[in-house]
Amino acid sequence: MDAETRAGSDDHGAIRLWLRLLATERLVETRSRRLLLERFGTTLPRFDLMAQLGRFPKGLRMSELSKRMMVTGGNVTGITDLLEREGLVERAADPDDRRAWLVRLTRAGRRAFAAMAAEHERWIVDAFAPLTAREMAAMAALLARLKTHVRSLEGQDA
Amino acid sequence: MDAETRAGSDDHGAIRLWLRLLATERLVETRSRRLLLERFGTTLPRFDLMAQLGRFPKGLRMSELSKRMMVTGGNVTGITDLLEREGLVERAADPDDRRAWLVRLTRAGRRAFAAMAAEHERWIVDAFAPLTAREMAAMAALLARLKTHVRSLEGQDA
DNA sequence: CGCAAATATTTGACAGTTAAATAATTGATG
DNA sequence: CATCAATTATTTAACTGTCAAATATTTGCG
Repeated sequence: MDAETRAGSDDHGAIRLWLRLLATERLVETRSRRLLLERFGTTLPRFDLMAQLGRFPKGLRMSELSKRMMVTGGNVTGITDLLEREGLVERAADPDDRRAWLVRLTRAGRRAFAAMAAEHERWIVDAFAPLTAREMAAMAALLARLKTHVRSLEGQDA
Repeated sequence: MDAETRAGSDDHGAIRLWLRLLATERLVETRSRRLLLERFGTTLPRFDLMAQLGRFPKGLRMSELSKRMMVTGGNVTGITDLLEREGLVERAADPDDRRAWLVRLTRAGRRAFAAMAAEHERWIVDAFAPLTAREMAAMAALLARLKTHVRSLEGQDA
């Protein structure tokens, strides 16, 4: 097989893998979205924000939420507004920087999140059930390399 | 190690893998989005719709687009409206079913898509460059099993 | 100190995105 | 053939998300 043909099939492999990765991710995400709505009347971004706060009882700044959730600051403002309106989250002044807020779960927010997190974990475990621990580890390792590489690409031409 | 501990660490493995899959997918997607905007002044949903049509010169129904793009029908209506306004896509009556439209690329749409597709393929190949062909095949196989399984889960309680 | 640059958040405009409701058409069944 | 459930597309309302501009505060430099 010559170089051109080989390159050609490699390319196809990358595209096909990317489309499959995308489809699988979207399938799991759509399922989570639907279950969150049906079971808890909430949405994935709201759950995601609460999940971040769940790991930081002292609260997180908007900018930290933005980084962790991989979305823009304006988006975090909007989702926080909604959760605050629902009484699940509260903004507190950051004593170290008056520009910033510390967002944290309220008592009701902690209760609601605990229930959701337990079920959500079960959904994910169920979704990944066909893979063995070894296969999961292998896939995680490949994804780690991919992630690092794409991040380095972003550094170059972002 | 007892059953509970083992289950516990398995669960953690599934969650961690899912978060990594999600993060990696989002990284590549965000990069594609940015490049499409910078290089062609377009968006990922528009490109995605055009890519589907690129493979079907005779056109696709809105419902087929919806299924292939894994988004809702309302969404397809909106994106098609925009692309039609931009002259890249056209709606034609489906002779077999008066409820349906056949959406297809215009001449300008085909030209624009060809340019974008070539570059897009290069971005993806670059992103996946650190993986060998064997690793890509292994990952694709695992994803295929995952996809099949999650689809079967959807069948049960959707 | 004083001021320019950097940082944190908010706002507004626009594009996706979904779920649910509506309207038109089709096709199967009695 | 009449009816009626399923299918196809659209619309609407609420939400998610981006970007760019505006505001408030802090930081650091001269």
